Amino acid sequence: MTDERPRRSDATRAAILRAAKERFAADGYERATIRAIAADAAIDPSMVMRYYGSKERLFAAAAEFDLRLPELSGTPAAEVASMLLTHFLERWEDDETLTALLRASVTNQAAADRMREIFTAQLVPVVEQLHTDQPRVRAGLVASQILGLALCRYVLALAPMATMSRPETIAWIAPTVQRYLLGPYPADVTAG
Amino acid sequence: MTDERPRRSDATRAAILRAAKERFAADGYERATIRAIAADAAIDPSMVMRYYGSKERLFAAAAEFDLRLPELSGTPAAEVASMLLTHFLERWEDDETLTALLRASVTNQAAADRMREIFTAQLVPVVEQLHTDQPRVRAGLVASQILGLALCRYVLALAPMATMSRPETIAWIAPTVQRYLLGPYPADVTAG
DNA sequence: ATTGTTTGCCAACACTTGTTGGCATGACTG
DNA sequence: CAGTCATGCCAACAAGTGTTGGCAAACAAT
Repeated sequence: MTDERPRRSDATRAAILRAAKERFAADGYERATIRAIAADAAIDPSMVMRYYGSKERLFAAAAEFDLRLPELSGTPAAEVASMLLTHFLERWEDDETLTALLRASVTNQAAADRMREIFTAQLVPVVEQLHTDQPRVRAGLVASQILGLALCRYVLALAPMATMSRPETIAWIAPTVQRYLLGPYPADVTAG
Repeated sequence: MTDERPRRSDATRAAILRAAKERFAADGYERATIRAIAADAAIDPSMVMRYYGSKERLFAAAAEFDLRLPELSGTPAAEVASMLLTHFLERWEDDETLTALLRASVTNQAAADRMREIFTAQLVPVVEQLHTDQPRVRAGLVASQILGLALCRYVLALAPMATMSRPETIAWIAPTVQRYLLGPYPADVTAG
């Protein structure tokens, strides 16, 4: 059923998708126009509609993303956070889809849904492997720090965070992630 | 020079500004239309133009914001982070300007500039009062965690972070902010 | 060679956007 | 009271948006 032979237009489809990811990453959902995407792909705007149906569905296709998180069960407990953080930074820098998703998710409902889905469907299971209490809360905390870092570093270009070297960034932030993942529940909370 | 008598249109001006903050906070810069803002303020769209000149300048006026950060010199060192964090959460929830700024800063250049300016001009000085090394780096780290928290909690509505009680949120995140503010430089960095 | 299908472009649509000029009504000033 | 200015609305513009239908050329199949 799904094994369709390669079409002659596959290259065009791919060019559109690549241009879409770039534009969505650079401009966000509303400012990235179909005309601009089509121009980048050196194609007519109507082609985008024919192959992807609508701007909404084009974005859905462009925002498909796999974090490719590593198995953490094999790594020593003390290195879990820095490994995870390193992976995130790499993933963020070599695939603009995440930036596109972040930029769009702030104004676009579907993008926000996708962002939530990625973190709950991909990050939560990894945290669950660590066999801690409240894995979903811990995953949420990790998400808050990582998304905040990405926001400052890649989107806002906030001075010190955007220019900080990767080792220094990891040295500063890994302890935070480590505590969110494996640290004890704060006393105030378990008490109340 | 600047002491102009109150005009009869001051109420309208205020209504426009209030509606603008709401719309920019809810929809971001591009999706918040002048027509919608005018409708909320129950006046004609052309009034918005007359009183604020352009959409860009309307946003500039709506994004004026004072964090009203407290003096930290008087508070005990151990409570500096939770005090700062509490203040941020309160400020974020009782004034939608910050959400407007966050939503807009992801796609709008001027908004991003304003966001950077707020953090460098208002947060950095407070951190400097603590007399630590590298106050700007520390302020950037604090910003990354606080903006990430706000993003997950108020904009994306990421499940655990959006529903977590304020005390629990503070209990989890204050230690992070505390370390960013007053913790020692990570060994890996001072070594390298 | 003659179909039929795919790939692509052009032109246009319906709509929304920010923005502008003119015209009325009301409120103050002399 | 006459005149000036502020306040507000209406209508319209020019530009840009997503989206659609039709038509020409290139390809595939018979």
